[in-house]
Amino acid sequence: MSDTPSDAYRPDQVEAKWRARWAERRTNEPNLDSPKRPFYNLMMFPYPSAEGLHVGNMFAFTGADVYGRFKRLMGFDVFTPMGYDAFGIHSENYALKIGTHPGVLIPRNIRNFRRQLEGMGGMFDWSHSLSTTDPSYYKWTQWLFLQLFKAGKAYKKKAAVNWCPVDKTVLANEQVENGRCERCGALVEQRFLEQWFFRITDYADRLLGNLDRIDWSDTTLTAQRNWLGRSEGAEIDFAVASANSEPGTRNSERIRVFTTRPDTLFGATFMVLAPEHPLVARLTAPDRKAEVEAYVKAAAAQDLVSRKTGARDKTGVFIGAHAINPATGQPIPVWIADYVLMEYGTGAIMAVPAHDERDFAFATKYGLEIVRVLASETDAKSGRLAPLTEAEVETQGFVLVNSGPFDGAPAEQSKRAITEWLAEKGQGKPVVQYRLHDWCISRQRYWGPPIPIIYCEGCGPVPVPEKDLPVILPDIPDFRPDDSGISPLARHEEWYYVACPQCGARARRETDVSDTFLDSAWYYLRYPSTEFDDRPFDRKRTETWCPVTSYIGGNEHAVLHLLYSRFIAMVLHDLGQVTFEEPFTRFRAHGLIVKDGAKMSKSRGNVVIPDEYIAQWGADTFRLYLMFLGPFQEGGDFRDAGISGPRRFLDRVWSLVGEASNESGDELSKDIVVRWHATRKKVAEHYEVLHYNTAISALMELVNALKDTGCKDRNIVRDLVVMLAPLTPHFSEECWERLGQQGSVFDATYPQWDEALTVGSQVELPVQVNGKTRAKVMVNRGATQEQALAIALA
RNA sequence: GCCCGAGUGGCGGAAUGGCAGACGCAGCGGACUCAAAAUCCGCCGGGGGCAACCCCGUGUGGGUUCGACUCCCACCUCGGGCACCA
Repeated sequence: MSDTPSDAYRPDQVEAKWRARWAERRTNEPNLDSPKRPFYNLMMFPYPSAEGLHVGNMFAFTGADVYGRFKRLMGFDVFTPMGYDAFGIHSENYALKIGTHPGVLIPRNIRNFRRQLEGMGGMFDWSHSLSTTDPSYYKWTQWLFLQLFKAGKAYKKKAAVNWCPVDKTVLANEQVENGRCERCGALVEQRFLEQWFFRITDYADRLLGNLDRIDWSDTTLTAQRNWLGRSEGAEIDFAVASANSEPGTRNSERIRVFTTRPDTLFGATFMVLAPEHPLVARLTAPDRKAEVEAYVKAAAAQDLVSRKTGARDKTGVFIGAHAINPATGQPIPVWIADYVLMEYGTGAIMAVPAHDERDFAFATKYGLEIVRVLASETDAKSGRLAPLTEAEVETQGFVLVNSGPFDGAPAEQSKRAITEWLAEKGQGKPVVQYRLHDWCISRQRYWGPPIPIIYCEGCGPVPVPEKDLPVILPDIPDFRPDDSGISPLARHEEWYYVACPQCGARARRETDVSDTFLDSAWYYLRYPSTEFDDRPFDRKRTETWCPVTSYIGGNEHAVLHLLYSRFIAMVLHDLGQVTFEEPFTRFRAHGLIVKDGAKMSKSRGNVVIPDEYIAQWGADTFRLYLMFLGPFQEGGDFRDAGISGPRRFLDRVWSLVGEASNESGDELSKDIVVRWHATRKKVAEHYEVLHYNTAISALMELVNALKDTGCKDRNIVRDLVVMLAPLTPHFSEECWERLGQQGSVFDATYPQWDEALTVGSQVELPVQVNGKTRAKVMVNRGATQEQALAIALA
């Protein structure tokens, strides 16, 4: 109304004032040792880029912060830590590009992030922050590696790896997208290097099974299930016929295949081995040798890239050997082809062209026999089987044909029946396969934690004794990788050569650093224990705060980060280090903020930096605007046109607070009381499921109702301020103080609603005839159908 | 190709079996003002009617139901993930 200018809402003054108070009063630092109701509110820590926090980060962190603040008002001791995921190829590439050492850049970026994070008004406990690049942190990342090494969960092997010729490093399979480097887009090549792996595949069963009992976003659960890729099937042994291809003669070799379709065994008319299969050299007939070797060589040169992404034209070579189909007893030719992958199953398949698309294409191209062994029930009875023009891969309603004793049996049941039949003959067994591969954690780069292993001529690989941790990443000016595949660390001789911890002889350090995902796989364990420098995580603190109560982050980490974190938790659980095996009790994926319909990225030049908006509108208005854009878990398109709406709303609340402080004790109308209690209920319920946009609209409706009726009731206004507080923390603190309340609004309690008061005593009931609303009547709540009908008919 | 998710006014979105379009933005009209901004009041899916009202309307086509944005079937479009995984 007649707000004098001095009385107007001034975000700049309000926000600075309350941030200073929070710091001074340690408002955001819960008692970590003896909380009454601990609530660990975690959000995915950012990579501190040179560009600073962007709107996407701000959106994600605000949404998580709102939830934590709401839980605090609900009476929990909420711990909301924040840190920096600062190691990795991102930082290193940027450092190389601008010619500044990452050890200089990262602290600078972190200072900028800290300024921005404080500016957004998050409830962060800065007394428990961390950066993965800090030796006091990566000391324990190295310790973690040693625990896995000692438990036999880390091993080294020479393996075909994805090599990025631009970044000059090995990439995890997960970091290759369509055969190209996830970061720079270069075509990935195949190289063979000694790599450290973690045995995550040992945990495939548990990683899959536990998904049924954690409260996570469905999309994330689905992504993890797909990534694990469980397949039930059978391993079947095929005897090899003698090299001269004479039917009936056998040698001692066996080709073991994995199949999910043992029901089609009678239709297996040839076999295919991966070109790298160890049996290829032994089974190849002399007269086929030249051609086979040429194919194998070509496949190796072809690398993992075109293997997986190139044209799907099937190519292959007959190796001059035959195997015996254990069902039919017939000899079938053995081929090699690059569509069979060595890293999945046994690296060999039985080919059933009639019922597999790939085998069909291959058989058609090379004129191999196609035998139909499944048909619809009617076709099977009539005995008339039309030739196939494409592979028939369905099983529903299909029965076996051309399958000896199994003719007429339903396809689905025959999977098990045929496997059992083979098992009795000692030629097969049921098997479960996973798509998941072991986790390669080696990186031939500079900006990461050195893997704490020492190589000694006499002793072999020796773990660095825990008392010698951390193995400090040396500060070397020339950290540029070259294409030798040798880490830049090997060029730093005083660091590289070291006495063997066991025999004292001159030995060499491992020069690979570990994958950034290892840093982030355990950071949540460190936050509550940052002040302990003699242990990675304090047992009591961990038991008090972990597993994480609520974790919020982007679904781009649905598989990698979240899967690795779960794996590490399981290992630590099995080693007796932690009491839980699932680190994140509840996980919610937030949506993505896009700009003009496209993902924000530096290359598109559409990255929005929040600083200018915060400077112009204040953090609270900006937070409110971001949360009002749409459902938090769906994200939305960033358009700054709508930001004035939230600001107008705050101005209205501000003036309500000013007016309410001068009067009280209004006679409240029934309608207002219902609105008041209904709002308490609705807002709480919507916060709980992260529907912030509708929580905000409910608060707006309450304000509109107060304005429409001229109600300025103090108690309602006070509630409004509390309910709004998670979204607009500084603003609400100031309003709280202006209402004459003591202390922080975050030490208040979220107002309880009286369920009976959340609904009016009468409801308007639409009267519909043939689905059309014909009239509306007012009836008492709880009226019976007869009563309502009587009123309607009257 | 397979697996998820989504299609509602000019725009962001609400309603998950019961009055479609809450809330907000933009727009239009009015009040205040010398004027503008801000603020306040009103209108705001389409069509018809002087009016009370009536008809149509939630990607498309079918279905279930007294009643469908909501459930079922098929299809189209967009977004995301996986992709020669046997």
